[in-house]
Amino acid sequence: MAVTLQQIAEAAGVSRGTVDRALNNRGRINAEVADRIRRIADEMGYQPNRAGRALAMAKRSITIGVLIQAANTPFMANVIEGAEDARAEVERLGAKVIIRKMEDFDAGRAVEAMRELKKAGCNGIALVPVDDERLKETVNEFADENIPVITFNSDIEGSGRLCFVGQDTWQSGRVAAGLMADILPADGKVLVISGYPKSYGHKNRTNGFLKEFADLRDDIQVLDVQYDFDDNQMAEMITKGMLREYEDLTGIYLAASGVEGVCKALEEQGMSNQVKVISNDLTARNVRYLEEGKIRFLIGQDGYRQGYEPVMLLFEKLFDGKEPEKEFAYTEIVIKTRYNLA
Amino acid sequence: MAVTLQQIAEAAGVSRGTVDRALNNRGRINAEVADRIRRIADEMGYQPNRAGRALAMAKRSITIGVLIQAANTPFMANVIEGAEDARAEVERLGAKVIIRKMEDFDAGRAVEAMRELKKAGCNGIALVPVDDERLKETVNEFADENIPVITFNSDIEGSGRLCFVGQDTWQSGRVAAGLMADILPADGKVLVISGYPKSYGHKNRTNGFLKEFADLRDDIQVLDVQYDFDDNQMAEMITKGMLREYEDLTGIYLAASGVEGVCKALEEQGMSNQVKVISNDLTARNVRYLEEGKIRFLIGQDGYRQGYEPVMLLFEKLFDGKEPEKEFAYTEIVIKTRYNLA
DNA sequence: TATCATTGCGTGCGCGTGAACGCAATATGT
DNA sequence: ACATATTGCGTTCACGCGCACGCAATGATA
Repeated sequence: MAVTLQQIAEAAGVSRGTVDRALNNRGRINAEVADRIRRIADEMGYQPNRAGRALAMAKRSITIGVLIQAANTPFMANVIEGAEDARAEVERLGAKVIIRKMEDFDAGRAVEAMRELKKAGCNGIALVPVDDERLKETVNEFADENIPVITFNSDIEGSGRLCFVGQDTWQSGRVAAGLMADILPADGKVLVISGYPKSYGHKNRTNGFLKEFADLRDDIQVLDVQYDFDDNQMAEMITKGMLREYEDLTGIYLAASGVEGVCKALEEQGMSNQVKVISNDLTARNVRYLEEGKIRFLIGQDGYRQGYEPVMLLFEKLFDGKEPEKEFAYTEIVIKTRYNLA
Repeated sequence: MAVTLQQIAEAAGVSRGTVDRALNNRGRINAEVADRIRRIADEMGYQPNRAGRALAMAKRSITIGVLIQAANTPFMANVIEGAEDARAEVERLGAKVIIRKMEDFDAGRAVEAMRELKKAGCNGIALVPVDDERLKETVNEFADENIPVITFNSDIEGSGRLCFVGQDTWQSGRVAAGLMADILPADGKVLVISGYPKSYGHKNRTNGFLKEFADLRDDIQVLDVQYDFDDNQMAEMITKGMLREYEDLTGIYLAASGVEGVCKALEEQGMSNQVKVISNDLTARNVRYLEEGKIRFLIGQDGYRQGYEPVMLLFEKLFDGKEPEKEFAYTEIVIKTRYNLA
């Protein structure tokens, strides 16, 4: 059976309240007595009981705010699912979670939403941020007021956020390069399509891919990086253009979105077999291209955990006072083929 | 704020004890009153508070037994880690977990260990079983006595176990086949090395692989399945023999253990580049072959979750009375390359 | 010396739930 | 008719913890 405060109190010959003050450094206690109690507690292997603590804290309950921008994409649906599961879990321990979904990326409205969450009594906030100076300042402001902020999916570099939960995008580009190098026959050419030139994640993936692929296959030329601005029509146009120009194109790496456009172009030109596609956009919508064999690999972010973890980390910080172990909590880089989808 | 029994009691005009009896079907209550209370609780969205419940149940505490056979393998180390994490989590809610590790597979001693766990007061048991009639009978006996049993990693078919947590071995063979078909050049031959002919999992993987690979690549001949009985020396001998016989061997699928033996043989014959190896034995020990490029893919079981989930499922059943959602809780089929190891 | 602040510790309440107990009102058996 | 179950419900305690409060002893100040 687990050790309780009462048992420690008896062992130390003091009252439970004294043990409480000793272990939680509440002051108003003789230093020697406190030391002795801490030693005894340590020897007995004391671990505070969550149930007792949760009940005692029930009055001034913990509230966690979750702010998700661009919540209407298939990927974010996974994220939201994870966040809702985490909510169910911590609410059963008496905490409260407010999930606010925004349709698009808008720094101004994100700042506004953060302030609203604070007014609603949030003790901690998790958000998917955009790269914006005002948002960064707001995050710092919250951190100063002792309201921890966790970024997920995307990060705000150099801000006072507690930690970041998401993918190691550079490494995810390297995974794609390794796979591409494995499946391409000798010679031929590879096209890289990214999303936005200034998106930090897209840039990282692209560079990770380029660097690693060059190391692995010097027989294959990598064509210039093109940008589709996460748009399928754009991706389709780019693909068609390159197919016209390079008839020995054998691989396409898609660092962001645009799977449908690329596949449509390949299909129309009858090049689906010759050109092998690897994409980073693992969504329920794109999975069917895997099933049909039009994409070889999808490299995924574990969206579910990206929603789940930030809430749990905030809860543990606010409830147990436990800091996250790492500043960067990278989620698994998942490789999906048509066979391991479920 | 969450709804409490007291609030429901006030809304229904009865006492808290009556609400308790109504919601938990304890009898000794007027059926009409019980119905009304249940309706009100439903409307108010009542969810029992875990903290309160855990505290109240602290006296006759839940004890979960975990029995792991062949605990000294690297894979099982992951499993044990998952089980220990789950233990830490449920112990903070007042439950108790006893983890018993056995060095080898031995049905007789497993039966014995189960009885000991029962005597130690376990209300539920998770175990890695071997396929044995006596063990199966013991599992059924426990189930009859209302002590739920969950199998993990390996299953006992047709027994009264509550559910099975582990890999879909057939599908994992298909994943290997898909990858192999992707990376092998035209023509050539493939060798399949399995572990034990009568192991259910090994058989499943092998057959899944054979069936799918035949569908995908009719230009490549698959040689007979050989068995290494999970032994590296045996695997090495088999590989050397086949290399002598078939100089156009280009792929080896290793459905069970033996990675070191196979790699050693290939190295000595200077065939590491020509012959591409895919294995199902994802362990920390084998990861270095991935890093060195001697294995292309490792297809993994998520050992951590195989240890974590059974404990949590038993806890939820014993604590909340919640049955597992599915009889087969398949863990993710993980594809590892040298780039997504962390 | 009288008054008040500070230090060191014990006590008690409340959180939500399960379960034992208790007490009427009614039902059953003799 | 009376003793004894059974039913239907309220009451109370225990669980482990945080925290407010209270009391005594000591120290500081007037």
